[in-house]
Amino acid sequence: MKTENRKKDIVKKAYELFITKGYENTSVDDIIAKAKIAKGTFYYHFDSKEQMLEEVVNMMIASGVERAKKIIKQDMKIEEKLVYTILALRVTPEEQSLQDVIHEKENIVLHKKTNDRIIEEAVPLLSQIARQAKKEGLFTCDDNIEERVRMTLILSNEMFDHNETNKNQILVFIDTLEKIYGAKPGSLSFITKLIRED
Amino acid sequence: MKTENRKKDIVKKAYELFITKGYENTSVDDIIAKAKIAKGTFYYHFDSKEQMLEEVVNMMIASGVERAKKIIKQDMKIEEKLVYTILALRVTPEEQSLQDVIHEKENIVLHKKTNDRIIEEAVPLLSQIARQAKKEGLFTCDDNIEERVRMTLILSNEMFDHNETNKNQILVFIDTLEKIYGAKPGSLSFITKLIRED
Amino acid sequence: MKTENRKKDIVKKAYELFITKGYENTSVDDIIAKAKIAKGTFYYHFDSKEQMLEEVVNMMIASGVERAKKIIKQDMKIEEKLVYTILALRVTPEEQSLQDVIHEKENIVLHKKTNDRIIEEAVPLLSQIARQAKKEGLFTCDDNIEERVRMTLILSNEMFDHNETNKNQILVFIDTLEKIYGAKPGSLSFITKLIRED
Amino acid sequence: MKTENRKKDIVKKAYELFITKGYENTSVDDIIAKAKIAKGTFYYHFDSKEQMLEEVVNMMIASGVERAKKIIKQDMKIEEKLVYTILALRVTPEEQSLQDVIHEKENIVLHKKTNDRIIEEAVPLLSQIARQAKKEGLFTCDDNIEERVRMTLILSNEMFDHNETNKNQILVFIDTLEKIYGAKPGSLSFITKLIRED
DNA sequence: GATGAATGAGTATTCATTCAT
DNA sequence: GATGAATGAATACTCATTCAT
Repeated sequence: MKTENRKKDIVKKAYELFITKGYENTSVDDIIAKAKIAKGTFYYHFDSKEQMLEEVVNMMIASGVERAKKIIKQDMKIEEKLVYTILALRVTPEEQSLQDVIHEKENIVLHKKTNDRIIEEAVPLLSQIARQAKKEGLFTCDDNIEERVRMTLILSNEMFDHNETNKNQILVFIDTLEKIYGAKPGSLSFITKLIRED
Repeated sequence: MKTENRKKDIVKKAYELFITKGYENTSVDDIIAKAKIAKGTFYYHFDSKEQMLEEVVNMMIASGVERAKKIIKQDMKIEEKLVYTILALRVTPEEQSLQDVIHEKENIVLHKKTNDRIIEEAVPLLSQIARQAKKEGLFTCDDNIEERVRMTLILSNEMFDHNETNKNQILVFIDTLEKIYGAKPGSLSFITKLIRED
Repeated sequence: MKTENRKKDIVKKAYELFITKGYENTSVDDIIAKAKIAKGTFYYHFDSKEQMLEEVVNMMIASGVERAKKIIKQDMKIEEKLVYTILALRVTPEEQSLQDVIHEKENIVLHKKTNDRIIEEAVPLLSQIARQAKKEGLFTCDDNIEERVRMTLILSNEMFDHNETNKNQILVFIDTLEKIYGAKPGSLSFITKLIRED
Repeated sequence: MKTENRKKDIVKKAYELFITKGYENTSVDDIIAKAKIAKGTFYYHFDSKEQMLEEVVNMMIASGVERAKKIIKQDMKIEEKLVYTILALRVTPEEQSLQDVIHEKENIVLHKKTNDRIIEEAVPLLSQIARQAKKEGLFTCDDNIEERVRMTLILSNEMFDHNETNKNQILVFIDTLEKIYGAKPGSLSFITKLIRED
């Protein structure tokens, strides 16, 4: 048990370095310096630097899903639930540069693996919510819920990853969202308040 | 003139390597081997490996814009023009992994620079088309044309970069496009034929 | 302890190469070949080639000072003590070309650092001796002992660094020394025996 | 003739770079950039970078000797003539770092060559003056004039190369000079005025 | 006389990984 | 479980020199 914690500590330190400096630019030496362990200790716990990346990715996904599940349990309007869940699943601002790292690895196998896993975890959660919204008559789109959810995720990721969102962009984004789900005009405009405009 | 061609040849070879192996995994040695030049020749023409990346990016953007401009001049239905232009500006399938490279560089400055330049070049071209479509009554959306175009680009990039598009996704994509621009339902469904389903 | 010796061994090898071929002309490859270690081992122990130069310089200064201190403890005529100490502090004939290396580095910071350190260490030691000689009435110069010692060091360094000393030069040198310190004519002529004429 | 001037121009540019950045740190590219000539032009006029160094050294020595000869012709007190000549032969403050360059080259052949040539040129000129001073009864030293002159040169070089001369050092220096030549105490104290104290 | 494109041997440094203790 | 000394392949970049035009 204690050993397990030791390992998690090291992963946390690696995580911090990865999001700060990027994966490629973080050396094993950096990690052991920050974790205050010896080189051998690193390789006792982890097979390679690459495996460490996987552990870090796992950690991130797990925390996102955890945040999302908490929200789903909460008592709030269904549209809000959907939006908050999307936001919960997004990589947090600090985690963002790690996103780049994941894209980066020409090792596309890993890249797809992590990316797919996020979608894999997120789409079902969100679809469940969207379906209920349909049942309640809030959403009037056809049945391709999963695809619509997927597109929603793509859009929200791309739009807010790169921090250059202005007011009109947000308006168009909301308009698009409402249309994707067939929601009543204005029913999602509360999103405006959630996003800082630059 | 001849020298200029020589240089372009080297850029082309580098380009081929970058999209095959990725930027980080292509060494200068790889490039000079493929271009059959000496180390010094590389550094005579290019200041650094990073500068070579910029040259490659320029080459890509230039060719995309060129393709797009040709299409705009052509005589075709306005909706088709819009869609074909978007497709022309997309990085071609082979260029795709280079996309990763651009994301990758923790050197976000460069990343943004190239990304912005694509948007910079594409948004005006497309907006021009979209506005005409509005004038002709084909599009009925409000006036945030640039933002709508921008969102369109994001969506199309993300959806078709990662080659996992199925039929339903395409249907939803088309549906979304039509709604973003306020086009008549079905008016963009010709897109289906343009995209290979996997 | 053992590791410390290993490191010292490498420094010694580097030292031998530096004085043989000069600093600039000794590559890290040369050093690791001579020390029979791997490239990584070099950089495990030393941050850079430049840092290695500092280690070598330290080694030289330390050994000179050590030689000097031994002499001071010995029981001999005071004039002899002064002269022997000066000779002990000089870089040894083999160390001579390293002197050039130190001069060379346009990195004047380092140059001054090492040079100052030699003076810093040597002047006090020698002044102490010279003062005692004054007290005993052997030297009759005024009180600018430190400056006189400093000048003595400069002269001896320059004269015997470049190996082109003939008999008359030595005679003049001795004459000058005696006059600098106000010593009795002939009292330092024993120096003649210490220096090989070319 | 014109070509000869062209060549001299390039040498002058090289000279400026050598004293600014040092010989090793000046690349042929630097020189041709500053001289605004092509690579081929450099190698048309000079066999190698090393040969260029020789040309630069020649230039320096020539200008020093020229300065010295002018002074000798002038009408002034004999002691002054000696001192001014020494100062004229010293590398000028800006030329100083080139001095380091000359020392540097492990290519000791060249090093000695240039150094010897300075002495070679300077010692006769100065000895001539010193002999006359003896004849006039101003100097009372024995006959090793050349050696005394040589020592004088060494001392003045070393003392004023490194710019850390204080008042006492100058006093001791003058005292030593007077004693080396057997000049009357105080007869050389005018030197004080010539040297800026730091 | 002058050009500048091409050369390739040489250099310092990085870093993931291994393994004896 | 943990250590840290040792490894060596890989990498980007420099620069004096050559030579066809």
